[in-house]
Amino acid sequence: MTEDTTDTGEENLAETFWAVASRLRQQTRESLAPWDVTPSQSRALGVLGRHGEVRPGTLAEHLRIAPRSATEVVDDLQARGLVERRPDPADRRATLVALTAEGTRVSAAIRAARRAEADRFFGHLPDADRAELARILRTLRA
Amino acid sequence: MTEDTTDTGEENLAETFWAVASRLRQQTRESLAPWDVTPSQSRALGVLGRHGEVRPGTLAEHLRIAPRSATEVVDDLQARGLVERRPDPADRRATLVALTAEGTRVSAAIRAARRAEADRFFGHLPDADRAELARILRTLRA
DNA sequence: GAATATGCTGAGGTTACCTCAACATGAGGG
DNA sequence: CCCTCATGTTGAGGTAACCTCAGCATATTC
Repeated sequence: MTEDTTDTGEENLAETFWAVASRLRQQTRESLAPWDVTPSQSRALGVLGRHGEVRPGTLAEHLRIAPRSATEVVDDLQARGLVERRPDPADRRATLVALTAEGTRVSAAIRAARRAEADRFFGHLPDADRAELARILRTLRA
Repeated sequence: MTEDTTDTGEENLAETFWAVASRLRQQTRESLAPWDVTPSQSRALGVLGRHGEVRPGTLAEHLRIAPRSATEVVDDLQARGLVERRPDPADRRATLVALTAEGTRVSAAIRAARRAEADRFFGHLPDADRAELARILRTLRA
């Protein structure tokens, strides 16, 4: 009946926010394409790049997913040769997940690509706007 | 190795953005709980509330999903008695999806809840910030 | 050294999407 | 009028990224 463009209330703000989110997600996905890793794998690679070897459970905490789901992500990365599992010397129940040489390269490359992509995305904004956006988003992040 | 809090570059802006997105998604999900509809169902109800009866294909366009996926959402809503299918008098291949009486009520209630939720979420911001945020997001939505 | 807690993973489930192919109907050309 | 081609919907079957629950091995505590 009515148009898609609703009035100027808060609902619209949320809508605009999600429109931006979808554009950003799309762009992230594209920037990941050269390495043929899924978003969730790239997040895991990011954690491993920042933290070095970790147990699956720890990885799960960082990714805010269930431990069982971390096992799955590690399985996939291992199948692609980007990580390896080795026994945790401190606890024989546990496993440590570490980047392989290739995993390290890919992780770094993705980190760089992600940064470039963010530059492209937010870089169109004037500096002042970018600062404003950062400030406002930080108060909403609470 | 290093901390999770990275430097103040654009990457951080993206991270903050996603943190806000996740908080907003969480809150949306909670505000939907009383009606026991999934987010994707609520989006479809929204389209139907705004546009009246539409064909599945049209619904798919509005939701930006494949036609086949719209069929699925309609199936679910129909099973919950919120929409009904009837033949399109203008084209015997086509079907029209329309809200039932209960669907209309639920759609309106969800719309109101969504608005209230957005008020809670963005309402904490000073008016000037809210306007700034809206303006900046609109330029990023392009 | 027995009871309990912890770490990981197999089995199986869910949601929200997807593609591909089948089927019915519509529309245009000869 | 019939034939071809396009369109609208849906069955079948698949995927990614999650989940819970149960089981097993090992650690910790008493």
